[in-house]
Amino acid sequence: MNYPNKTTAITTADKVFEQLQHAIVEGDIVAGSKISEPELAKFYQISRSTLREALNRLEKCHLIERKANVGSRVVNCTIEGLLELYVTREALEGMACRQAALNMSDEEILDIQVMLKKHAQTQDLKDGIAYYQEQGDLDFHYQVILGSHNKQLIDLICGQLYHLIRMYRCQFGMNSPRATRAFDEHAHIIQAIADRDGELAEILMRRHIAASRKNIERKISQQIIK
Amino acid sequence: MNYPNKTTAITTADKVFEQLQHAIVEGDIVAGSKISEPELAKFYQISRSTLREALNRLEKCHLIERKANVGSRVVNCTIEGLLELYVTREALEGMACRQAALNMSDEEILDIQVMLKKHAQTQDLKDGIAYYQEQGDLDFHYQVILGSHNKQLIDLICGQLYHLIRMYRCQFGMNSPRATRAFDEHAHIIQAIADRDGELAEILMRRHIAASRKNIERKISQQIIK
DNA sequence: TTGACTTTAATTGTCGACAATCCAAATGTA
DNA sequence: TACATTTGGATTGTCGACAATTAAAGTCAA
Repeated sequence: MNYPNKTTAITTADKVFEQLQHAIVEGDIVAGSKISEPELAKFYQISRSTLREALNRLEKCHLIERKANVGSRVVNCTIEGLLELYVTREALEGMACRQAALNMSDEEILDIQVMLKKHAQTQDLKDGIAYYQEQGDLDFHYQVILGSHNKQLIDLICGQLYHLIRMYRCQFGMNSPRATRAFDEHAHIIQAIADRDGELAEILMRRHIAASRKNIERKISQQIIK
Repeated sequence: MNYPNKTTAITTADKVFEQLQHAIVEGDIVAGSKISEPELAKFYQISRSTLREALNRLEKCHLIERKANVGSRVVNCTIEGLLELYVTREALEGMACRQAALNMSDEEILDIQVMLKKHAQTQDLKDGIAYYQEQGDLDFHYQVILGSHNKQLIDLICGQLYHLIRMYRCQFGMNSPRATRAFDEHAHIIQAIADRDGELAEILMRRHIAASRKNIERKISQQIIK
């Protein structure tokens, strides 16, 4: 799977940014912890200036928060934050899906349909293996968002929110128990897009995401996670 | 009017950021032009490091674009960019309005209603003066977004998109010819919020923004702007 | 004149050091 | 002991200089 908007890291600040991004998302740097600039700079063997450049990009995708003259902290993963994130996703991805129905080329639509078919076979073969489901879910959403052909939406969702989403998935151990149902929902969404029915496509995508959110809320009320 | 999320500039990089933000939005630094770091640093009498810190924040609210080893450019105001921005606004502010209907306190709702009344009187007194209409429109949307009580939405819209919106308004000379109609629409929206009807509130807000977008598209087809 | 290559000037990225600010331990007073 | 003040240590913000990269000017050959 290729992620077209993933710009290859050129400068060293870029590379450190990517490493830090991974470390934060995966939880190697614990959520909520304070970031010591001198310490991290020494660890990566770079100067503080370069590190601060990397920190600026982390702040841009909401993975850290900075206060003037105080310092940076890794964001805290809270239940409220997770729900707020899903509400925002519902709005943005819903609209992206509507735009995708209007703007995607026939080839692009076909590509997604092929991808779904491949995922279906993978799912048959290795049923229950979370990784493929996770990756498959991300891939589908990613392609739909790109299909909107709306730079603003693409940047906001893929460039900023998705790292946070992955972080929550890792930290809360949300290994998609809705896999099979989600798969059917994906199929319905791409059908609406293929029919060029933007209104329906948006509604289905919003329901799809809202279902995930409600699933999380249900779990929370049962104290399953955290 | 107070803008609660406007953090007072502490560091000098903050102050320069605000000045640059103004200069870009107002068009004093022309859209699409290249930014010379040494030149700007000398102009503001700061070092390049602090200037780069300010540039990072400008990039965060999509006012400039950077390329590694090449430099920064002020964003270009294009028709496509404007329409994409409105589509994104429709999604985000629509959802913010829905959340506002769920989460605003009765006092907050009353405050907006009072504000609208005051704007109505101002509009009666100084009918046709664009400034008050512009400001009033911004104030209303701002308060509704804050009313969502959703940090993610608030940051995305107020912290990032709204500067771009103001930039387009300045550069394209969009002095709200829909003033009176927009005013009525605002009244209907706050009514839906007061009724705690989130679904209707979202629909009305989306129509409100979509109407602006279509108004722009109409103007474009008539070659009135640009 | 055109095209490709070389060179040069300017710009960006990175570095280490200093100044300003904040946080906590220590001191003093009631 | 409790509380306010001071002081010390550490961290962040800012600066100027150097290295790496780019873009353009200039040279040469066809």
